[in-house]
Parts: sequence; structure tokens; C-alpha cells
Amino acid sequence: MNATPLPPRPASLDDPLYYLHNFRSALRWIEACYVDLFDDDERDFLTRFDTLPEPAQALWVRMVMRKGDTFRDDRLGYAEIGMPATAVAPLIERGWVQNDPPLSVSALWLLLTKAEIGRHLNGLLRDHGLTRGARKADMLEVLAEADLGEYPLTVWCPEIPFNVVRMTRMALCERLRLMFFGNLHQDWSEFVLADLGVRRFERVPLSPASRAFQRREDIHTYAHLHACRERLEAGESIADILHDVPPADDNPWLENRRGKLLFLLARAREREGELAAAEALYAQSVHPGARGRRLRMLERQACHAEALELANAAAAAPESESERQQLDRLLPRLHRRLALAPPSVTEEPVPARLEMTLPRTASVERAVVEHLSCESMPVYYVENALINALFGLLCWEAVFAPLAGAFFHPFQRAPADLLRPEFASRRETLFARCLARLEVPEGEHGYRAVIRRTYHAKHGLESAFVQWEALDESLLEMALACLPAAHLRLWFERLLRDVRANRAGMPDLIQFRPEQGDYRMIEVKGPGDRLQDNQRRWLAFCARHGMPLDVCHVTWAS
DNA sequence: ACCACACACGCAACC
DNA sequence: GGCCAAAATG
DNA sequence: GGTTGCGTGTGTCATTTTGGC
Ligand SMILES: [Mn+2]
Ligand SMILES: [Mn+2]
Repeated sequence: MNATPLPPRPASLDDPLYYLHNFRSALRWIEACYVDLFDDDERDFLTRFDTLPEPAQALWVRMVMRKGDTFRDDRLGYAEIGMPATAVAPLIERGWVQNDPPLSVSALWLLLTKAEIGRHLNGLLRDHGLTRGARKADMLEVLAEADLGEYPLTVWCPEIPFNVVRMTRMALCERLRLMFFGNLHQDWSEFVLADLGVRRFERVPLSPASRAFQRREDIHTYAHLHACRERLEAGESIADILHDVPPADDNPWLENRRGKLLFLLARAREREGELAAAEALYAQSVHPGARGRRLRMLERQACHAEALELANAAAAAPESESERQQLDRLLPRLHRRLALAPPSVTEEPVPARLEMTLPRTASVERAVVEHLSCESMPVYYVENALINALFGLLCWEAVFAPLAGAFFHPFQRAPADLLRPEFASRRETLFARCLARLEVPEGEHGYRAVIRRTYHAKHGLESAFVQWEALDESLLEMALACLPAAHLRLWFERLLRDVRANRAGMPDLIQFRPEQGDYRMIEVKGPGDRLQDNQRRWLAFCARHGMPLDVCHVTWAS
């Protein structure tokens, strides 16, 4: 057993084989993390990849990073690799690449240009009543109907002057990517992007023990759920997909992902008008909002008594404030339908209202900034960016603390459990220590100094809480001068109570009065716009704690 | 941080 | 040849 | 007139190359 490798870092772009070095360092890291979970196929691939000639390795990585699994060799010309036919030979010998694979018409249509189709498949077109003038996509539509089967390119068009190859280890490669990133939306281009400085990441200490998956079956469950989602997106029938949805999982992370899939399937049924089927699916989903949708399904099916029973149960233990708001609207409707006395509903505060008429511009928010901003009372268009960033800066170490399972690759802008309910509790003492600095206004351990220091030390590093483009130094200084520490504490504690729900909904604008040392927030509403649920929650919160917030209604000057 | 949120906008239904 | 979207590139 | 639900459009490195129309 070799020593544990260093966590992967992007290779220098000076080397034309930089992508191969990146891939190999990722493979070494995957191996260090997952030896005990590999199956034979993965073990075999990992050990034998290194024994391939370098051009074969490089070509493999080039193909992995390109779209699809099937390529024509005249489009695989890379200066640093040399002759594709030579480079691919060892891969074919191992069976990792198939030479001249059978191609469906649709695969064929992806590989050939329209001109080549006209030149080499004229007979096929004629047999199906098509002419060369037809659009490429229309031709394919007609031919796909005909169910022509799969043949190698050498059978479809023997005269064509190039060769086609197909990777046969795509599923394995996807699995390796999944193990490395813990998700399937990031890919190996992250390395280049990081190296180019397009994205820069905090360097959290990583150890092989902190890996994305702890159990073999979890990797498969993840991949399987993902495949179901792709089938849904591809338009496959819901019933067919449902047949393959796995049962409830004891891993809460995966059960959430399963809940999201069921939620999406339910919504698809809903849009098909199958409300009863949708309701049954929503009932199985643990996704936030599933119960709310289920209630709507019951209401729309006029099952008012049943809906009321479930709504009362929900009101007794709402999953979130957002559900509470939904119930406040639903319950009166149900009571009316059932001829019951109107239910008691939580009272919402009436926000301070501002009206103005402005010359028409592209952005209402910007128009209001122009109108209100002046030297002594500057206005900034910040939405969620300011308060989230102040939180992210004050609590940087807590957010990027290397807890078990939180960080496992070098391209994360947040810990893996950011949106899980236990995010704050797992870091309770860390966050308490960060927030305690709010009690210290001045000095090098005070919150202002810490935020300024972090701003400079971490500037440009990706964080889920900090959008650097939205936070220049003048805005930061205004905020530190005019926002009371007590308000910051209340905002940050609220954010920590439910990151997913509370990181959005903050007002468009903030105006500072440095001479008075105070501020106000302004939510702008153009003609036809209205407050969203999360904005109303923010508004209620501010009203409760005496934080100044106006809603500014704009009409256009004609 | 799971092609997604996080915004504004616009239509239709309802009282 | 111009316009556009998708794919490839570092 | 107001309210409410629900579907929609916009955006993600920047630049070059490719292919369809
Ligand atoms: Mn806004
Ligand atoms: Mn607004």
C-alpha cells in the first residue's frame, strides 16, 4: 500500500498534457479514498490505466471530457497526442474502446454532417421519400420512425473516409466522477477553471477519511436516482420511471434526493392532470413543499374535509415558515368551502409604503437607486448579497471548518451539509465563537476588524455566502459603520436557523446615513410586481425587531 | 451543493 | 455569406 | 379592485470553432 497522496491540485497549463495530469491525480485521490469500496471493474481500471502508453491515456481523457461516448477519429486530432489511430489502438485491445461500433440512425446523425449524409446516404434518404434539401432534424424524425436497427459505420456507408470509435467504460467513468465530487453536476473541467483563476477555492484540509460516500450501495443509489431524473427529463412515461424508483433509504441525504425525484414525478403527473396520482406521489416525498402540494391536490379534487384534516395536522407542526404562510391562505378557503367559521390566521404587519413615479428604465431597482441615492445617503442595490456576505465573512472559519464528511474535494464553495437541518447544530460552538465577536465593536478582535481582515484575506475565494462582485469596499465600510451589531446578530441567527429558507428574500436596496449612523432597507416593486412569500417573511421579521424597511411602489411616468 | 435557485413578470381564476 | 446555437477549448 | 395560484424568462469563464439554416 502506497502513502496517501496529496489532495489533487490543478496541473500547470504550460504542460500540454495538463488535463491528463489532472485526471491522474484525481484517480490517485479516488483510490486513496475508496479502496475498500471498489468493485473488481473499478479496481481493474484504476490499476491498469497507468500502464497504458501516454498517448492512449491522453486520448481517453480527451474523450471523457467531450460530449457523448462515440467519436470519429478524424475529429480526435490533438497535437500533443499524435495520430489518433495509433493512440487508440491499446484502448481497443483492452476492450475499453470499441472500434466501428453499431450505430443507430440517431447516433449516425450526430456523427455525420448534413453534407456527408447527402453524399453517402442518398439511397437511404430516397428509400424513405426524403430529399437532400430536407432539414437534418426532420430527416432523422422520419428515419427514427422506421426502426432501422444498428449497424457499424462501415455498413451504413462503406465509402466514408474515417473511422468511428466508442468508449465502453462510460458508466464506470461517471461513477468515478461521482465518487470524487460527491455529485454529478461538477466535472473535470473544474481543474482547468481553478487553474485559470476563473474560480478560486478555499483550501480546506482534506483527508481520505472525509469522503462523499461511506457505503458502496449509496454510490449506486445516487447514480440510480440520477438516472431516473434523466429519464424524466427525456420525457419517458412516469409509470415506467416509477417502476424503477428505489424504496425509502436510511441515508437521510439520499432519502432527500429520492424525495426530490418523487416531487418532480408528482409535479409531472400534476401537469398531466392526474391529480390523484400526483397526490399519492407527493405523499411519499420528504421534499420540502411536498405536503403543501399534496394539500393543493386534495383541494383541487374537492376533497375538502380530507384536506382540512391534513392541513390542521400540518398547522400543528409546520415544516417551515413557508408552509405556515401557505396554510394561512389555504385554511380560510377550506373553511369557507366547508361552511365553517373562519380560522384564526397569523396577522401580517403592514409595511411602510413609499410611492414614486419615475421615467421608464430597464431596471426599476436601478431607477430607484438613481432617484434616492446621494453623496450623504448612498443607496446600494444588494438584495441578499450584503447580509449573506457579512455573515460569510464573520463566520468564514465556521463555514469552512473541516468537519467529517463536509469537504472532500478542492472545488467546494460550501460544506456538503450546508442545506441540511443539522448544519448549524454540528458547528454550534464554532458559530457561537464567531457571533460572540459582535459583542466587541472595536479592536482587532472586534467584528469589524474580523470582517475587514477576512474580506482582504479571502477576497475572490468562492463561498456560498459571499458574492464578491456585489461587495466593494465602500459598501462594506458603509455597512460596518451604519448597521448595528444587534441587527447583524439577529439576521445571522435567523440565517442559521434555516439556511435554505432564509438566505433569500432580503430587500433590493439599502440606504446608509453615515452622518446619523443608521440605515433603511427598501424593497422595490414595479407595476404588476408583488411581495413574494420569503420577502413577506423578511418584512415580518424586520417589523418584529424594529428594523427599518420600506416597500417602494414605482409607477412609470408616461 | 445536485438543470438550479432567486428574482420579476404576466395570465387566469376567484371573491 | 450572415446569423445563431452548441460544442470545444484553456 | 383586490387577491391568489401557477407558469414563464433570465442567468451561470470568455473565447473560438463548428454546423445548420
Ligand atoms: Mn429584487
Ligand atoms: Mn423588488
